[in-house]
Amino acid sequence: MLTPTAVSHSTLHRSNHTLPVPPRTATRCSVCAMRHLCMPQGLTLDDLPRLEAVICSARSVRRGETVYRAGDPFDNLYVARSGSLKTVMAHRDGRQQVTGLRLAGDPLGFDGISTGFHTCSAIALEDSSVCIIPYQALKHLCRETGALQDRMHRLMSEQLIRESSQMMVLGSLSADERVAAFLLDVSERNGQRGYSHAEFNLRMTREDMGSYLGMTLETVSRTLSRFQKRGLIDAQGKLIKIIDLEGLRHV
Amino acid sequence: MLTPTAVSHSTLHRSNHTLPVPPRTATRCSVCAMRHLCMPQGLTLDDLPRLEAVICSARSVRRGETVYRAGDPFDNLYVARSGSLKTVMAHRDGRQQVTGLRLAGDPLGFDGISTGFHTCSAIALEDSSVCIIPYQALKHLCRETGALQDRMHRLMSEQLIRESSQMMVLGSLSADERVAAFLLDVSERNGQRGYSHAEFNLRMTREDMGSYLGMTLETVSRTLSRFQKRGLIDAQGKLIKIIDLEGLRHV
DNA sequence: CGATCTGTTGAATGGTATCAATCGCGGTGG
DNA sequence: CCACCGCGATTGATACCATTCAACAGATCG
Repeated sequence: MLTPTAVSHSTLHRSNHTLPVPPRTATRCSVCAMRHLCMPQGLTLDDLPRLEAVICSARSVRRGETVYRAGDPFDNLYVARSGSLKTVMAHRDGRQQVTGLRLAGDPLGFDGISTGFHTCSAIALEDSSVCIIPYQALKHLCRETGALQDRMHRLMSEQLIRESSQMMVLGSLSADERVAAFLLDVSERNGQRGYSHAEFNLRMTREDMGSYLGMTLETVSRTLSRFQKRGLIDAQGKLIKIIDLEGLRHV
Repeated sequence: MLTPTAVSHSTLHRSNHTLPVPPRTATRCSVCAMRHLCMPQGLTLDDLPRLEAVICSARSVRRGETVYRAGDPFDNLYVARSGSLKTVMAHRDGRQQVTGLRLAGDPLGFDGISTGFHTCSAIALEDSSVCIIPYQALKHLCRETGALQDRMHRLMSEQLIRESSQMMVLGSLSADERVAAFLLDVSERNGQRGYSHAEFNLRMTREDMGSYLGMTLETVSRTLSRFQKRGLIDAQGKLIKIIDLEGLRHV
């Protein structure tokens, strides 16, 4: 396991998904960062110091490194603070599949609560940083602060809905529809974070996308090319511009 | 919305998935039922009366009826008490997909917490009954009783893992593998409930299975037929016997 | 007992995977 | 500085698995 390290903001702020947080050199998350990124929406100001005491540190992960691995004992939840990560689940025969894409602000690690061990791995798609939230401490705070309990439940419920939706993508949509749905999802989430709906740097490889969407990397590539020829998008490798949002919605 | 009605145990006990609960005529869940079915594992005996006050009633749903519908305001969680249900999610274009199968003891309704409205529907696959757990009351009780909070978190986390696993089934497995994985999953869950691993009455139609597994009902039927010819199972319509468990695991 | 729903099976089509070749880019080291 | 290497991405040709369309059989229910 890696130990928490200081966050280098000079590199963080070059990242595509870093939220507009004032540069700081401290390891501890700033309150203003937490307000956006972590769990406290709906809390009163009185609650913030207590929460700050729980979210004790940030940790930076380099591209390709894991925040946690399937099988690791579960101690902490995390919140992506900058950058982006994928969650990956492995079948016993070795095949593995990308089960999620996490952007800045997204929570990570709920899968460990059930058994006390993580069942999937979280891997950084680019140099990223995550807030570390010790679960036991958070649990205790939830019992004192109803708003935090609410937020915790809502975050897990949101994740459940997200996964149900992805099940529908995988089970019911054609390859074209899957890719379109994925691009629209990323576009929307980018917009929610204050970035452009229309242009983003998608750090996943074609293989990651294929794995997430239940198809081969070749089919992903072909589909993107076809979308480009149809004037729906402009894809230069990982840099994706959405040209015809409505068009994408209708295929 | 239907109102809670008395549970008819005479019909319940004919159901395949009814747990061995002593017959009772009261609408209120008995403690012994809750101990198995609902949320209280890990609670002290002192906590039970308080929980009993929250889980105020049961409701019976006939085959094909819904416990809740996508779009309904969210007020209650539910626990399947007898019978079995499917959860269904709809795409905006009308296509819909089965996202889950719930057997006796499984929780229902977490999807509503996030927005205050349900995003999927829960439909009884046979005449069934569910415990009704008012969410607000449960939330308050969670703040008083740490063990209940724990259980709540674990149940949601379990559900997350279940959905991730299903994403992997849908994204990575062939039709044969999907059907085999599904049969093994149902077999295991049946076993956990004290029923036979080897023989069960699967109340889903071939179409439901196909929807859940991301394939057509014809392919499900063909696959089951092929499994039968290979001596892996014996399927007479909805009654399924698993003959070669290991064989199923290896395709 | 007819009507409708569910399940099975067959034949033909088509979408996606597979296999393979090539290209482009970034990093590395001569 | 540039050649080389490796990885990621693109594109093509072919094969195959699952869908689609269709007919029919069996169950269930009013």
